[in-house]
Amino acid sequence: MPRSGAAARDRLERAALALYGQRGYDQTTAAQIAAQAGVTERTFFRHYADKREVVFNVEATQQQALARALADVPANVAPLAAVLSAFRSMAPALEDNRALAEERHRVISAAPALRERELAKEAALSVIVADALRTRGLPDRRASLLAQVTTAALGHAIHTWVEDPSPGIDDLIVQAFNDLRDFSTADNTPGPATRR
Amino acid sequence: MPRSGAAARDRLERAALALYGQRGYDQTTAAQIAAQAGVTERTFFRHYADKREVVFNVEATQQQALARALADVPANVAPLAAVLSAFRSMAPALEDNRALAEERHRVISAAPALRERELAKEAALSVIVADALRTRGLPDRRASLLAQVTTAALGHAIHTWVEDPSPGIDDLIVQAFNDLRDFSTADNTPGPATRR
DNA sequence: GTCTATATCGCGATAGAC
DNA sequence: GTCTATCGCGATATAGAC
Repeated sequence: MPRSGAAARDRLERAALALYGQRGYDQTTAAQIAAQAGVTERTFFRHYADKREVVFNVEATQQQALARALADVPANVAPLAAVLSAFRSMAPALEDNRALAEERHRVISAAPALRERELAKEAALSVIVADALRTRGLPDRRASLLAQVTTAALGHAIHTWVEDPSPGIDDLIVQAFNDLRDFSTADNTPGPATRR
Repeated sequence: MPRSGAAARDRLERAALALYGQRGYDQTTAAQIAAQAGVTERTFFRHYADKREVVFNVEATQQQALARALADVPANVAPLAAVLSAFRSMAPALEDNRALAEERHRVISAAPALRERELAKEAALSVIVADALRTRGLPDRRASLLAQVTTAALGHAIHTWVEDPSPGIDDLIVQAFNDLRDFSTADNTPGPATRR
């Protein structure tokens, strides 16, 4: 039995996705996942803080890649364009793992507990983006806001992508950012200033 | 001892906030909260699906109010302005409960499990907004995107508000929406079109 | 309300990998 | 021979079933 932790993790993550997909998240016990991966339940919890994390370890890699991409965008590029550029650089990697992404999406959507964790991961990504924007000289408040908004747009694009294969993820990201601009320019009339 | 469910819920929610604040979320058991509120552990779980919900019941009320406010905005008001208007209508209620909001923020920020649930609630709010926008005739995709983005902006404003008392929440909401527009208009140059 | 499954984690011992 | 991954056992508390 390979004593390599990486191999065990790999087996655990595959087993978890398969079982969550078949019987559902709630009906799957950590012991079952561990058994299918050839380890004990205790080992499962040494690798993952909880039953949810086993589905999200892949994202850690992508988030690191994104942080690097963001740092690599030339400093003279405007903030929003920089974020867009970095996001688009993830497109090929996403496109390559389409099948897996779809399956993960199915599984996650079906389990509220997993959906919550996904939102937490998106929030973590937002923090990464905010840090990068601050490094680029954007003041704190605006960095954080822009990060949250663009991250939401990215999340929206990915969501749309896994549900409808036709448009490429790259196009969807660009489209989301364009929509963002259209909303503001065409539409941001002061509105009925109800009070102060 | 009042057998009214409402009174019990009230005591449970106060006790939970107090205990989570003192010993921390992880170190507080449902039994302790129940004891402090004068009910049994079983009763706790009859009122709340899990240990987290006890902190978030207040939000349900606010979300319903927001849904109503959104429906009440005249149909001729543009989408973004409509959302802004509805968000601003919540300002007085928020301002009235400032102390409680601050305490909740402290407690939630300190516990990852609670932070996750908070994000889920924000996502639920986003769905409410998206529905309202669809009702106003906005196509599906754009409704969902606009809802996510504005909800993120609102979340950002509230976050800023509970951390720094000086500006009123109404001003912060307006400022967030203004920043949103500034980002797009001043900054959305096509960028380095890496591909396609 | 009572009973129970099981998620989660601490501890000490064991066993491959380098 | 150290590391580090695992294992086996046990304890607590959440959450669902009866």
